[in-house]
Amino acid sequence: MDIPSADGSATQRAYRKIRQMIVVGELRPGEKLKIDGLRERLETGASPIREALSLLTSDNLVERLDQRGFRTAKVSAENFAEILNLRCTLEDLALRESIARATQDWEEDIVLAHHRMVRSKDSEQETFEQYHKAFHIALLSNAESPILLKFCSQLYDLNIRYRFLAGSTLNYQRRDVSDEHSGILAAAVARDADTASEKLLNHYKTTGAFLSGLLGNGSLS
Amino acid sequence: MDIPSADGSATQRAYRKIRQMIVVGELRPGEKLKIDGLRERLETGASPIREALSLLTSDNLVERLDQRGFRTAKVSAENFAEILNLRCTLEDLALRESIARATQDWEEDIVLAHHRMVRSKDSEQETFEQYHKAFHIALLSNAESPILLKFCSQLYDLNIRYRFLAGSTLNYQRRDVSDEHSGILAAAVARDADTASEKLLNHYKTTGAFLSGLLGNGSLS
DNA sequence: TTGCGCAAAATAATCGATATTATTTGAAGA
DNA sequence: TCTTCAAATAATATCGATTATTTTGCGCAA
Repeated sequence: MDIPSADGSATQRAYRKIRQMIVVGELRPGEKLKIDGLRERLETGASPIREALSLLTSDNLVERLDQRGFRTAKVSAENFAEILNLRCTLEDLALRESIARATQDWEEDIVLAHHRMVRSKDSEQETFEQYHKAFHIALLSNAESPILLKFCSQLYDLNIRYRFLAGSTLNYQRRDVSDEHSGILAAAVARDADTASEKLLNHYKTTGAFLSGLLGNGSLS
Repeated sequence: MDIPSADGSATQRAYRKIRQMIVVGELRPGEKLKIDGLRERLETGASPIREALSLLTSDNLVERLDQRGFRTAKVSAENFAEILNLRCTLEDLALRESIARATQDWEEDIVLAHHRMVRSKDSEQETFEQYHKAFHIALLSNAESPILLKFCSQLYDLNIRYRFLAGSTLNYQRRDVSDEHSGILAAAVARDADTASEKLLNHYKTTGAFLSGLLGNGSLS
């Protein structure tokens, strides 16, 4: 009995790994995803790879071509604009619902999530990103709407992919996003939905406008 | 060379077929989906089945259990309420955007889609349902927002599943839903977003309230 | 030179079988 | 009679190989 090096099934490992590779841009937009190539890189069989790619298809990170395999989703300014728009709408919705149902438990959850994010600011980028997402999801999770939360999570990943593609992650981490996060947290804890939502959407739109600018040029592939 | 009886790959056929079986309730909510059983019923190998189930997982129609296979998604009053809510929000958004971008082509598309639906009223249920969905999707499709449209399509299927489970499809087809559809179409053609949206949401809420009532009892499994 | 068609190679999709993992069954002991 | 443990069973997950499809590359003719 040999330990398979990580927890979960081969499919789940492949899913997480390929997803990560796409999100951070290690696999470029529109790149052909050859089963055999991935099979080698991830040291597994063809079945887990195919299953993982099928899952990613539904996350809008991979496209399936009739009988010609898979490729990563293409990027475009239109696509980015759509993601940004939808995020703003759906997260506004979820955040307001979360706040409307606020409980002490949830309050503690978001405070904790925020703290972890702040503490990891100087850690590896991957760690920070993980906590950053966790914080944003925690804000929304009290809406008690699993489907909506899933949509938001998907959109988050689609969005973050653009950030990685623009290569501006370091800037982003340094830009005074801390204040923005703190402000959102404070408003949420105070159960002030209007302020929280306004700050959250501003947070997105600021980053979004920045990326939109970059997309006008040629950061695609 | 033998023709594979239907177009598309084995995976796609399996996907469509299993999806259909879940939506119409042939596979009950929470039912265990045994690979071998499906493999026999669909006369194909295990790989296409697994891939199809992976795709359905992301449509929220199938749940994957750690290392214990798949089952159909469970149903509940809460789940239904969430679907209804989200549908109303997202379709309102999409419809308004569609109307805002109205063109003559789109106008003709929806008139045509409506006509086909009306004409198929006395056809087989499956045919009618197909055109019914096509009409609703056509209304939203001019929003030029593929992701949003996909969300709406998913929610449509999740919702229709409840209608089938309640066994009220025949009632529904007869109830004077025709007037509601005509009204929505007319308002959309007139580019009156407020009226169109109001009628659309009313359409959903009426059906929704009816189903919610049934769910209070025991139409689950 | 360019376009066409056919053959060869590459790749994807599928299958059948094996290994792995959960679940059930049944017997022994308390 | 109930609990516990282990073997048997059943089902899943995975692999390796086969089949079907698409793409590539070459030769030939216009």
